[in-house]
Amino acid sequence: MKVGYDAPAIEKKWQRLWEDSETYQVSTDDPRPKAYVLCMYPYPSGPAHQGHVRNYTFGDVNVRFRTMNGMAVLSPLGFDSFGLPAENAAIKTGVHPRIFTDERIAELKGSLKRLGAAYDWRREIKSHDPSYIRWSQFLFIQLLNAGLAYQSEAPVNWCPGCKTVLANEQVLADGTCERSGDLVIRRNLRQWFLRITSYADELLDDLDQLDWPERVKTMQRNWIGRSVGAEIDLEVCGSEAGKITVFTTRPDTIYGMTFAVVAPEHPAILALASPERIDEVGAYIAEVATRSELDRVSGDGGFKKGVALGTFVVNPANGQKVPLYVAEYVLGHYGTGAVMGVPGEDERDFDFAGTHGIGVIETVSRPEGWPGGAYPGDGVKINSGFLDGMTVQRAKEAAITWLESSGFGRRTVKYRLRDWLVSRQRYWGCPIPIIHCEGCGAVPVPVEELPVLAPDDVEFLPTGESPLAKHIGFSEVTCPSCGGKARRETDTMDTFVDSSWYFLRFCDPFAEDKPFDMAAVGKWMPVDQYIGGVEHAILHLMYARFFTKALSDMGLVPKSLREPFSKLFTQGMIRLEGSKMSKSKGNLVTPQRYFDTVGADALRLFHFFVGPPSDDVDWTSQTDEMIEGCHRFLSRVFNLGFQIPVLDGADGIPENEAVLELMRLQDRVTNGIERWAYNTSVAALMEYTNALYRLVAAGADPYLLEHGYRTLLLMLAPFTPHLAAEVYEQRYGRDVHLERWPQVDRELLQAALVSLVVQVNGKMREVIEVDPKITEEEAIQTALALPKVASLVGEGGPRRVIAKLPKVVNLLV
RNA sequence: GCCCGGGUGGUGGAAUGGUAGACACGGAGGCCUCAAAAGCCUUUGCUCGCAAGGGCGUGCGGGUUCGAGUCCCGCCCCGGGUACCA
Repeated sequence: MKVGYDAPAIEKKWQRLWEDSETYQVSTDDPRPKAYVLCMYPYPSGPAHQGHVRNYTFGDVNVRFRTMNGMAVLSPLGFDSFGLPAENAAIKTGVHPRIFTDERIAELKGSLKRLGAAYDWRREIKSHDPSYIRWSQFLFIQLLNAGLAYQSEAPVNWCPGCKTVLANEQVLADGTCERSGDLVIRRNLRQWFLRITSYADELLDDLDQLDWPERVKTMQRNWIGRSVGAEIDLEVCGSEAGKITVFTTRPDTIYGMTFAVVAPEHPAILALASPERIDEVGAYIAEVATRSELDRVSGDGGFKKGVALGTFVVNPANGQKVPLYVAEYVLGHYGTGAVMGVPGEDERDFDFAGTHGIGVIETVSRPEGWPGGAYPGDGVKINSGFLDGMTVQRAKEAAITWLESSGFGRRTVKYRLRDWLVSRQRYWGCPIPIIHCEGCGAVPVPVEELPVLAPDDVEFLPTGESPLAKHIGFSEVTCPSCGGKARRETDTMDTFVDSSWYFLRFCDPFAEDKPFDMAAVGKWMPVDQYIGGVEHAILHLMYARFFTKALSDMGLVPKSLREPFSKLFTQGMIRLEGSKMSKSKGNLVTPQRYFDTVGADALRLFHFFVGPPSDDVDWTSQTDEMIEGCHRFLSRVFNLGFQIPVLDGADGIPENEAVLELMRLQDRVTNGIERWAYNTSVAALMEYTNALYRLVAAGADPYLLEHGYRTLLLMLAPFTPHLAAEVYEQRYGRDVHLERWPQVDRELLQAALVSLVVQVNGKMREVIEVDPKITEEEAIQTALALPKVASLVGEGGPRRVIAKLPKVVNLLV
């Protein structure tokens, strides 16, 4: 009796067997060549969604394919289990974040197992696990000791009504508190920073050696934003402040300075204002402070707000006095918080000058037809004293040389990248292991006392304030250094800290006396293939790179390990009818319904087949039909087995065109995997199956059919692991996932006849099968022997022949 | 605004400068069936033609080339990132 393809039953059977399987468990002393394949560990939000399916099936095909190619593949997974949603749920429902999170993890893990993804679950990591918290805190202290962590004042969103800090998401678009409706203001709070900027140059330069999408590298380069220029000291007249320093990437334009501007946050701002203007300036600054940064930056377009300080600065190049302003278009946190105003060559300065009636001096000759306004491009210097006649590039150098020799300024490099603010006024995060003592300052908690764990007996109230700050038992402590009364740090770390080293812990998650074993990290790192969403292109990937470099310098990982992820692949997003699919929009199409009907293999196959893995997928009304199609294909594969008897040995296979056709398709499957074009691999697998059906119908050699079907099952193993395992076991009593990936016979392929296109005047007219070593003379003769070609070429023969053998001959008449 | 991607049948998409539309979805017709579902077969870019066969076709306009979806120049549209970073 013929049994149909019952995917859910087959899949559940194999998933039970895989629970105890050691196939994807590896150890540090594994003799096979290593491969570390890692998918970004997920935030546990409940059962898997299609985005997870896409991410983790792509990872899985990598793991299974490499394993079949004889490698020891490290394939771990864990959960990024700290974060705001669990805390918000606690406020709403009263359920403790740990209970909430553990439930979500169980759900997500369940659906990943249901998907059939292969992991070494012994290595599972959870960010909120005390054994992980301990080492996150340990690493924070190491960074502190290395001078890479420090405290500083930084602005936060402060709600005067709730008397607490708000996350950005809690501030509404109009700048009010989502809870109390009060106007949120920016207020400075003492917070912890990690000194990522000291690695700015290396983070920038090392991008060149990474095999990452160019797009991601570009985003990181822009984020770091390295700018080479000069600082120029300007003498201020009419105030006691003395001088200000401006930063510019265009020191060549110094003769075009017709004003100067300082940011409202400039520390010396009030000292810079003239006594008559000080009230107005103070009012302006106060007004700016009430507005959010977003509001300040958006909206105004060309109109640039600001007020004159009533004082002047001296242009060091020509001794002329120009007015000084405060304006919000100059940012306090970038450069020196002050700029020289050069309306001739800078668009923003041009707008400001126009608004405030300031003159313009052009210092670069304009190209013909330039419509007016600021000109930021190249050209010859004019109106610029000793710089006249130089190109912009040369003048920049000359200006810097002059600034340095005259003492008015110096060559400087500035970065857009800012230090990483890691303090979060939250409960559900990794506590920062610090004790504040009046006498001793910030003292790290002794390593043997780690981990510092947040107490469970806290109240989750909708105030927005961290429950830890109010917990006396937690916050009131004695100083580990002097034994005096002290206060525990109640802020927790940004969850990006947890994800900045989890890939290292995966190498050796069993270590109890250290975050990871040096030798294990040396064995497995760097990650050979990292897979995740492009939404992490900047923050996570930059922070993880920073951690790796810092830990390398601190000697915690091998000195030679400077980059964590050699290759990166970013898979496309899932959209629903054009918009982003997300839980908050309530428009998720869950995988579970497919698991229950067509099965995980069919859903996996759909994700491979729908298009290039890097492209977005639009989930439409037709998607279900395509998934049905994938299921139909798998049924065809399953049923084909009943028509092909199992035979021993493959000696009887004749060398004919059918063998070659199958081998070419086989080659395309492998090729698709290697170049991240799984959609073409699946297309080749479908053609392969169609070819076998045709061969069965044509009564082909049984040994050829047997060999072809066996090869098909082997090739399906990474894509649809359950189906392949089931049929392979039934036929051969062996585990398909322990078999070797099928190899093609290159010599046979290369010796086979190929298609030669015959063109006349560049138009395709005939296709003929020829020996790949055909000579030009033979090709022309064969082509001309074709009646159609002969009649098109006519009596005189071709005027000229272009031959790219063995692909094409083009006869020109 | 700037920086990346990308525009190919009704749809998803394929195509190292060399047969455009592989493979699939959907559609049409047929076989099987009392009927349906499932399955199988044929067909399916547009167009002229009874046919054989021809012409046109990869967002638009130019160019390079024997030959361009692919390379170059200039536009248009869509998606993403970033946003007063001096």
